[in-house]
Amino acid sequence: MATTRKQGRPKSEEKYHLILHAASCLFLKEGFANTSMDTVAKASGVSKQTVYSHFEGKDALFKAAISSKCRSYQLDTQQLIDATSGSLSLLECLRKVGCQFVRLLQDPEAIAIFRVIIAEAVNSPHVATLFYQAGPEASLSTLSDVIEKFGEGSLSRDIAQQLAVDYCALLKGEYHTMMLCGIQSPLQDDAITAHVNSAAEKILLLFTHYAQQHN
Amino acid sequence: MATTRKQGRPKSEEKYHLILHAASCLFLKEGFANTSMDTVAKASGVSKQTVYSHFEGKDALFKAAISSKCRSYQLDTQQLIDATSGSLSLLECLRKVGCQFVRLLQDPEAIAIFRVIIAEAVNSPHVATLFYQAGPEASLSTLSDVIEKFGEGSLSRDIAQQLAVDYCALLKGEYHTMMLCGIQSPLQDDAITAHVNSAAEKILLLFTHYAQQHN
DNA sequence: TAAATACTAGACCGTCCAGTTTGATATTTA
DNA sequence: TAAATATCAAACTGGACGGTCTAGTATTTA
Repeated sequence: MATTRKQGRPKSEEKYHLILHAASCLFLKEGFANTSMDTVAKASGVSKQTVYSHFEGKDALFKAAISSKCRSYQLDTQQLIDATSGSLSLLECLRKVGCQFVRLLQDPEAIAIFRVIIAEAVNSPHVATLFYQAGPEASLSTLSDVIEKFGEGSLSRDIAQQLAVDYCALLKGEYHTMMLCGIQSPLQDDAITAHVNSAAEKILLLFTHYAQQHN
Repeated sequence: MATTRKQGRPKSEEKYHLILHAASCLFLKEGFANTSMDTVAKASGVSKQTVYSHFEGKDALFKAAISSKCRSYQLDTQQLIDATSGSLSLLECLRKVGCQFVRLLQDPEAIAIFRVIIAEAVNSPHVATLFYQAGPEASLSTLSDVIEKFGEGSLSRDIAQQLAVDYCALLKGEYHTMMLCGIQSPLQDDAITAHVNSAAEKILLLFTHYAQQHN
């Protein structure tokens, strides 16, 4: 019963991924409503029927496409942890992790995902939570861990978490909203480091304040 | 040439506003794509042809509807200033203005506008900038004025502006993103004041830090 | 080989919808 | 009153699109 091969020609895994990839790109570029199943089929070099053989319908395809994107973002998020290896000061560490975070926020594809998620949040709440957990929530928890580690007991878990949220908020600043509205284009590298340095300083200030208060 | 009345029956101003109002509600509730001109006509108790006699087409109607909402938000934003009247301390003032700001952010209609703006930012960049200027930018400038006023010269305009952005960011925290994603429902009153107090304290800390540095 | 399933290409169906047209009625000015 | 415009109700056009169906070909297992 272990290896019960199904009879007949098996579904091509390659085509499955072709469809998923094309759908992701189209949904992100054009949004849900402006992406037609015919276009997806054409873009993946596959017949329309094949699309429907791999996915129940447009909704299911959307869900699968965004989910796959979320998985890739979870990988990106994991990389934030790398910054904490080695013996860095808290400020240095905040800077490093902050830079990566800002880069993640500014990524045009991340913005595109945000857009489509927010637009469809009402119709696809499940996808929205999925995205939130894989993206913002995961990043936040990473940040939180980093900060708590440096607290070395002088910071309650609560405060550490709050500082993580604050750092995150400062890093977003107005840029994130502006980018979602299509008003701001991504920052240059030097602008990013300046912005991150400023935010990290402020968090450090708050950090020492709360650490002293605790003693 | 001053009072050149046009011949024939004049367009009903009332119907114009009925259409605009119905369209605003529908666009905010259902989004652009899911709102049909027939529905707008039905909802405003007017024939479809009348809709087209008052507005060029769906795009124009959308633009007009969102613009009118933006105007009403500019009024709301003005109210933020009221908080600064009287002889309050900076902290008290930050608290008061912060509460109003958070209430504005949490307003379900404001969230709905944000959603539809972000969703259509690519197709209607003009409407997006319009919204941003009437909403976030105006609020920010008000906040900035308040903070600068309390600086009494010990704070550069730049720093005041930066603190305003920071305060704004801290107030948003994660809640705003979560609400846009449909994950978080509006906060209770006591939760709002707690959140605002915490953010105001932090800004005050930064404020005194920068004010001292300046001396 | 035979049964079963995947895949293709394209036609096809039903629905929705933006925008137009028509023809009648109402309102306003000259 | 006559000309001009608004409004209504409803039919209509043209196109897009989600989804199904068909008929033939390809691939895989029994």
